[in-house]
Amino acid sequence: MSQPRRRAPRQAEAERNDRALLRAAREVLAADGAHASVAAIATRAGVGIGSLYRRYRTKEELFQKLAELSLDIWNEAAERALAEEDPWEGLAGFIAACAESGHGSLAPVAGTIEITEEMRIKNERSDRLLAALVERAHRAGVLRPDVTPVDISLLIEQLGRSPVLDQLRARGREDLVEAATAARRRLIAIAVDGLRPCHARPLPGDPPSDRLFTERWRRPAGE
Amino acid sequence: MSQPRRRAPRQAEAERNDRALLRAAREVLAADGAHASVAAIATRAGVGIGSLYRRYRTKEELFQKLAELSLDIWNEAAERALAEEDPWEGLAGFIAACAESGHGSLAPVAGTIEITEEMRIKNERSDRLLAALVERAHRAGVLRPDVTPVDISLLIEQLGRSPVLDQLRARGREDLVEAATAARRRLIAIAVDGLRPCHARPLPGDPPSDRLFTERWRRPAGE
DNA sequence: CCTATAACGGAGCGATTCGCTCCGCAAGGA
DNA sequence: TCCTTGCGGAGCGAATCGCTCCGTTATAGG
Repeated sequence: MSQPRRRAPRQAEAERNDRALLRAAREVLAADGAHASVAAIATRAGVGIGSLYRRYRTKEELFQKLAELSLDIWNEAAERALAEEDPWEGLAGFIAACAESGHGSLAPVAGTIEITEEMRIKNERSDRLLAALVERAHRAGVLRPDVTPVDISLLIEQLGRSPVLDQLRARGREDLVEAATAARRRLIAIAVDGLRPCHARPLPGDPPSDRLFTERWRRPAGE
Repeated sequence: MSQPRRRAPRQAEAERNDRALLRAAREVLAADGAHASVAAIATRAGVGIGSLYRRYRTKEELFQKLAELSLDIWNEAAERALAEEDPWEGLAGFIAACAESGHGSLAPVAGTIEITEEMRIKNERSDRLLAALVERAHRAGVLRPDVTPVDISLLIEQLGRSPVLDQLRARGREDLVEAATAARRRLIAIAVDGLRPCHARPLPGDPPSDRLFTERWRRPAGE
């Protein structure tokens, strides 16, 4: 133990596998929802089940890591958006980036995994960044005035999951994945254009409460 | 056999149960996706498994019935939309009605059930009606010109599934279902406004191919 | 009232799938 | 060469699947 240890012989392969696992987990989660199985994830990554469990002690731990990575990606996108000079281009680009990132597929695990301290912190930061983006756009008058940050969050989640794309991938039709991605990009463009302040009628109903998010991620009673 | 038979003793209860089953099947399908189980459907309907299997010989038969009902609902909505005088109000109302109907949850069963003759016929009619709606709106100049009927179909499917709503229902938080429905209604309004012809940039990429639908509903090789 | 019967609920079948453990083997640095 | 590290996947008990089967219950007709 106190001796100078040897170097790891297959470290490069391990790192490659880790990346493949995280990517596969995201895809399988998108395709199979909450019922995604570890076997399916390992197979999709081209990796043995043993390798998965050497890195993540449980399925839950893998999903927690995945959630933290998603929050990182969203936060980086939000900061890039704030660095953009044009308030509208920043916000629109942020929405499109988040929706297309494929990291929106985490929704089905909401409430099934424990929220780690890291997730909590990154999520708070995410809330602050989005609020800043929306407020800046409002102040510049480039966003319809009755849209709230919660509306934007819900819109990103709604656009982030693509039933078509998920199912084509689940059935192995990789030949159509590109067409489906391009098609969704058009839908995102349509929805984002609907956020501009040039529309006759105000949005229906009251602004949505953020309890729609917080309550979903709470673990159910018992454990 | 040739005698005048007795009347059915519990026929009223049977009809109530049938409606409850179809409604429950839709909800469970929305919440659990392709892995929805017959036991979950029966439980949600407040009905025994035996009663389900008396009416539908297999799980597939239940889903086929559900698909036919959805197509009926969509077609009726499309005809009401064509009867509307204002081409824009007609199309916008049609999209909102389809998206909110809750019958969009059938996507996950695409490709897992045999397409009945009735489904095929009703689907053809559905295609014709939508094409007419879109063309009328285009001719009136109230719809952005680069939007195709396939775009509209994909948009309806995208808006029809609500990750938030599905999951809240799956976790039994009926108290938040109404808030989630109202929130989605705002998103639908946003997306529909994005279809108006007042936007600077054209939609990205080529118009989507309808193979994105047809290929998904084809059974995989074998069986 | 009673009787006949259609419709009921759900225990339980075999088959499948789940998350996860464990171990024999391969790869590469010293 | 040997030793360390990571590898793949067979297989465990438990859970869940679609579906069958049967004893029970509620109601129309006499």
